[in-house]
Amino acid sequence: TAGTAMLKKPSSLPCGRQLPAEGLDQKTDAIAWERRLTAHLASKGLKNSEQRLKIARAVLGWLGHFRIQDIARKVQEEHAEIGPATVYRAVNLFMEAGLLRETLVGDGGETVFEVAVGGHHDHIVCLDCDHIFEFHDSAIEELQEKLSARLGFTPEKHRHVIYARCSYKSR
Amino acid sequence: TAGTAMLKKPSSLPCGRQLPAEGLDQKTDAIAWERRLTAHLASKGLKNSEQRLKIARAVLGWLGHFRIQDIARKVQEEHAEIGPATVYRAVNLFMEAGLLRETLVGDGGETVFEVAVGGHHDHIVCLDCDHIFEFHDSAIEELQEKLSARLGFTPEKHRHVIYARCSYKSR
DNA sequence: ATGAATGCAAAGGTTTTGCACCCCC
DNA sequence: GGGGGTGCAAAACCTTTGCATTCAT
Repeated sequence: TAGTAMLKKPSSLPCGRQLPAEGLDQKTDAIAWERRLTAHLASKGLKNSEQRLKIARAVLGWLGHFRIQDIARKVQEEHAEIGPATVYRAVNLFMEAGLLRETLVGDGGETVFEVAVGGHHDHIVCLDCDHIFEFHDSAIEELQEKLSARLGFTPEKHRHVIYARCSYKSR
Repeated sequence: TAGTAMLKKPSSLPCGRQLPAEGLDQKTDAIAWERRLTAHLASKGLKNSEQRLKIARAVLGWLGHFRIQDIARKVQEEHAEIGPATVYRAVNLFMEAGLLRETLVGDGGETVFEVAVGGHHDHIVCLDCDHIFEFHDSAIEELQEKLSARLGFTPEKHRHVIYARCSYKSR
């Protein structure tokens, strides 16, 4: 297979804040992600087309979270011959394969996606610098479990988004 | 002003579970809600039209959470002369007035609305009976505050949805 | 070869907008 | 009377679907 895509993420934010060092090697992630895709296709008797690869690269190359239409537009720009229908079909495939994660962000609450790499996490959306941070707080997770049980539910998954302001911008 | 709308909510769920008694008088809520609407319109120099009132009643009469299109359809059925455009304009107005709350629910993650009555709460979406329950857990809220502070953010609001199954359906 | 995938265009659905007419204040 | 509101229809978008063609295996 051709070259290798990168998971590009900014190392510092608009607000000047430095991102904590990520424990994951992004290039390695991208390679692993493509391998997972290949494996999924093989296991389902699906095909590894040129277009799907290009769309996969567009997804992996996207910085941060995206909506399908963002990818559709980007692919359209980079590869005029690939139509929106193909992008939608591919992204939906990636989703079903568990290679993308649906996430609840955006002040308006639109659903956006992120490349599924690493474990579960929730999000802090910064209302000042518009960046999306990830967090995982096991104490909160635990309270959710207890709460659900107390109310008679078996929790399956959750979405938790905190909208906040980074102190940097305001001075 | 004419008759009084009611905030109708089911008192028992499809799964047979009883809803906890609500502390709020629903009729009182509806009256207060309409009053808030009137006040908002007056303060902004906007007008109190027949259509807006009908749409407001449709919203207040809706059981639980809804999407704009649900209201658009309902209004269309009850008042054929009111077109979708008017409904969209009205509901968006209600939102800007803070009379509706955007909520993040639906397994697919669609954004739905609820009548803004009572204080802040989060949601448990039941994957078995499809009902949306409300919860408020101050311990979780507190942890969110601490987490945000620790990361250097000032939290402003949040959305927290737990997707779970009620034990009732599964036997 | 053979089933899957693509491209194109058309259809479907939701939401917005433009504009003439109407009505609340 | 005047500025907001409404209705209608058209437009904008996003997303899905049908079908003939092309491609991967």
